[in-house]
Amino acid sequence: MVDGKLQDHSTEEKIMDAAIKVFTQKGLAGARMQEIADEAGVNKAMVHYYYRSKQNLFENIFKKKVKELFRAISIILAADKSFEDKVRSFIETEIEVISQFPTLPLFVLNEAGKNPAILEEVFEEGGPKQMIGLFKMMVEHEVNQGNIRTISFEELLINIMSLCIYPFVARPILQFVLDKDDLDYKDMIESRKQTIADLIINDLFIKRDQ
Amino acid sequence: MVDGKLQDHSTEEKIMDAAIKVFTQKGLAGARMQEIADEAGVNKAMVHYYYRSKQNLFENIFKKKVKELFRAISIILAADKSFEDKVRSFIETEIEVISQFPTLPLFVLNEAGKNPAILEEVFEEGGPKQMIGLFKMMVEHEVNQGNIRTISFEELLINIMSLCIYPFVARPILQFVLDKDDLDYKDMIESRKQTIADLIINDLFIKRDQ
DNA sequence: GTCTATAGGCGGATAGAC
DNA sequence: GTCTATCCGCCTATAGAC
Repeated sequence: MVDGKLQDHSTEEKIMDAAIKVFTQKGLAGARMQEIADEAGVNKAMVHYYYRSKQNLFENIFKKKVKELFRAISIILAADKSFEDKVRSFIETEIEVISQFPTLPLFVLNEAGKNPAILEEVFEEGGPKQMIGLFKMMVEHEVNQGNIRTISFEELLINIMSLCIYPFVARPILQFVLDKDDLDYKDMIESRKQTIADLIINDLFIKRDQ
Repeated sequence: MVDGKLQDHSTEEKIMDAAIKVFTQKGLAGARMQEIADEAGVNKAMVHYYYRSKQNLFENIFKKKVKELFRAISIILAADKSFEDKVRSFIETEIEVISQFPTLPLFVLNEAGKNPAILEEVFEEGGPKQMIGLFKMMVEHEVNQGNIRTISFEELLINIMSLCIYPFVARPILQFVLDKDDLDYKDMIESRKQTIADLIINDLFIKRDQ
């Protein structure tokens, strides 16, 4: 922070990385400042020195991570592609982003569920809400043009999100009941990029309402 | 417990009900024995008197709830119905059961994620694994008969679970970004009984593999 | 069975030397 | 900036009177 020299990881960054790991694994209530310090290889007092309080550090991380989750998606939707390609990219990117950090969705959903008020701060600065608006316009345009069957943007959005995200959220339980090791599970998720997209797309282009 | 007289709620039951409420809202780490006692309207010492320790009370509840979630489904699958009707009943029942206790899925998924070892105890006594086996046989039979397109039972199971459960898990965040009040959200979920079933069924009966 | 009181330890936060 | 030592409140659990 002080000078311009390249440091692999400043203390501040080491603490942030460690805190992300511990908070996403244990949650706000389950995390311990001592564990964050140990994970970062620094003294517990340093954690307070840089981030003041546990609550403050947590909110810091929560906001940062929610924004990351939505950023990639926004870029896809704004791209110059056909509707079908956007939907396929949407799904593929969503799965790829989450694969980088598979514990993130459960972390975010869980903490948002325990303290919904925190969402209001995070969703101020346009990001997610803007993405939703963009998606809504796209879908309604396609429906009005008769390119896809009649469907609300909400239904489509929830279907896509459900199919992409749930396998990460339910991973331990699914892996257990389906007797899959880590590699099998990764392969399964990888293959879903294709199958989810096919499921969604086929549904959209089929005539259902007479 | 002692005599046969009907009591609306014995102390033991009041504590259990209170503990379910607090644990499902706050999680294991976030729950407080004092809060459970207050919620039950009894003294904190009584909670320990009946259930010994926090950990013990928690595991008690966790196991009980996981079994409840799978019981209804097992009954559906064993019923004497066509495959399509079973799938439709499966979806409808799953949504209805969870609607009775909407915070349950996130609770179970979250705690299973934090301590996967707990699953091994719960899934001993046949229930869930048996249900999976039944479902697997059903799907493979339909595929072999050529009644539905080629699909693995795992893919189908995960798709159905995802579409049914995710809206409950992500409720706070979805309700927020979609600007829905509680009633709107309930209506939306209710309508999904039909739309999810249509999506799944249409996919199964379509020829995709040439 | 139900209560009060308290033990005992953990964990967040800070003071203060270096 | 980094460390050690310590404060203090909170929370689980139990002892013991009634």
